[in-house]
Amino acid sequence: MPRHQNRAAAGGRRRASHSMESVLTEAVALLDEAGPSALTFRALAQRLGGGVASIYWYVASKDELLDRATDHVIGGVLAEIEAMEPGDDPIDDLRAMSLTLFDAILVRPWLGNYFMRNTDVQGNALRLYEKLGQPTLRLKLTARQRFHAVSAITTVVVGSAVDLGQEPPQEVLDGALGRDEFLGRFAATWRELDAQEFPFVHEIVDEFEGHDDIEQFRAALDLTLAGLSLQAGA
Amino acid sequence: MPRHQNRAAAGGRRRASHSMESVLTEAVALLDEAGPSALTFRALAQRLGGGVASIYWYVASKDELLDRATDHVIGGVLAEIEAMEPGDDPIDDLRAMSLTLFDAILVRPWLGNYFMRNTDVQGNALRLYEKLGQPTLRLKLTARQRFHAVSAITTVVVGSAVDLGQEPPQEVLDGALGRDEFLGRFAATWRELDAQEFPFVHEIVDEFEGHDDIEQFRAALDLTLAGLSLQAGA
DNA sequence: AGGTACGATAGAACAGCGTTCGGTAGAGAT
DNA sequence: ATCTCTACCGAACGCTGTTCTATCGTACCT
Repeated sequence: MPRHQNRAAAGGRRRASHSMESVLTEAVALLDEAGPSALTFRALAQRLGGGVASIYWYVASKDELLDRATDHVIGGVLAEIEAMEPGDDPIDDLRAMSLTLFDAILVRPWLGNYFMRNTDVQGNALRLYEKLGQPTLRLKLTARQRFHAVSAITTVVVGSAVDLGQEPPQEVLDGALGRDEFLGRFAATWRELDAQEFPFVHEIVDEFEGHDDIEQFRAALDLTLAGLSLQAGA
Repeated sequence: MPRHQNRAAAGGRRRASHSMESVLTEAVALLDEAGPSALTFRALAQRLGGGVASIYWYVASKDELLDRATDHVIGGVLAEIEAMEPGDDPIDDLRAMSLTLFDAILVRPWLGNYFMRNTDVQGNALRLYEKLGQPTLRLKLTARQRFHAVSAITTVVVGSAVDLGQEPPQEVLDGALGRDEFLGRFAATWRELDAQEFPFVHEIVDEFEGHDDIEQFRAALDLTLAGLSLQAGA
């Protein structure tokens, strides 16, 4: 009977069998090296030095593989976040945690598309959700406001991650076209638009051309946190 | 020579050939009826009463089909938004536009995953971006702040949309399992968690169980807008 | 030691996918 | 009548996730 059919009985969350570890590790390696399209059962099997069907002993489907691989690396992020000492200001704690999470996604853009898809399988994601929620318990908010606050924050993280996650059009992945030139080409197109009809695009095209992903995320996060801080009556 | 090879020469943005329209309309219909996995070239060809390869006359790849289909419906949203009269408060205008956009995504959850992926093909998305940006021109902000503000808003929209977009696990799509029961099963799992270790999850599990997607989005949006309002010195 | 149950593995095949190739029907111009 | 170009399509290719079936090796029981 395959491993994935007694999920409930498995219970304890750190009973990882040796090979389950290696399956997830190699899956993550493939994702890191060449993006989601590179993670196929055949490629993974070859890397593991085994047959394709063997993977189905550990995992019921590709979706579950993705979920488990995602949760595997989220485990690392969780460890980082659990190691943080709570500070005076809960808002600052929220910011620090969010930035840690975002940093991890920046290195692994594929994470964004699978993160928090299924907390049933993604146990670490659930723990991370809990950790993100704890600082809100120190804020003067209703339960509903707390729920909405953490939802808002994960929304900002996921939304930013998705922006990042779109696989660039091959030319930039090959290194033939630099990221700056890629952005520059878009900016050039935008600059040619009619100035009367597109006043805003013209206003921000310079900012867009030289924009930094972290800064952009930080700005979005800070707006949300400022709103939250206001709501908590600080 | 296929249509999609003289994109630059095409120029004028409303020269839609009759059949291009029907291709996009039927593609959208398939997406609406059974989600992204139902949109295959074979299914689409059958619906159009033609052959599979014919679709490639209008579209170079599935990615482009998705982009054009997305932009097709965004065109409708854009029309709605362009019909709105600007009010006194730019922030209120931003909120109204964002909610209109989100309403459209609520009806078509697949939209979120393809929205704003490639403004080169998605001309209406670019116009929508412009429209979203215009209210910020009336706020006391730097160009960079304006850029970040609109990015933050689209991030919230996209992030919420992605949450929505994950195809439910078939049982609820069949109607065999109601949405409430689906949420309830998750809630039940969460309630069984250790109360010491998961204080936040316990605090908000009731809110989660009965939560409304629009309300959740509105709360996230309002936090961002409150932060923006603060930044503009209102 | 022999038998047996079971954890773990894998090759081969299947159905479906996006995409490409080569060719064709028909209208309009020469 | 021939040529050209638009619009179209059947058949095949290579790839994917998934399933079927068979087979090792080891631990355990008698």
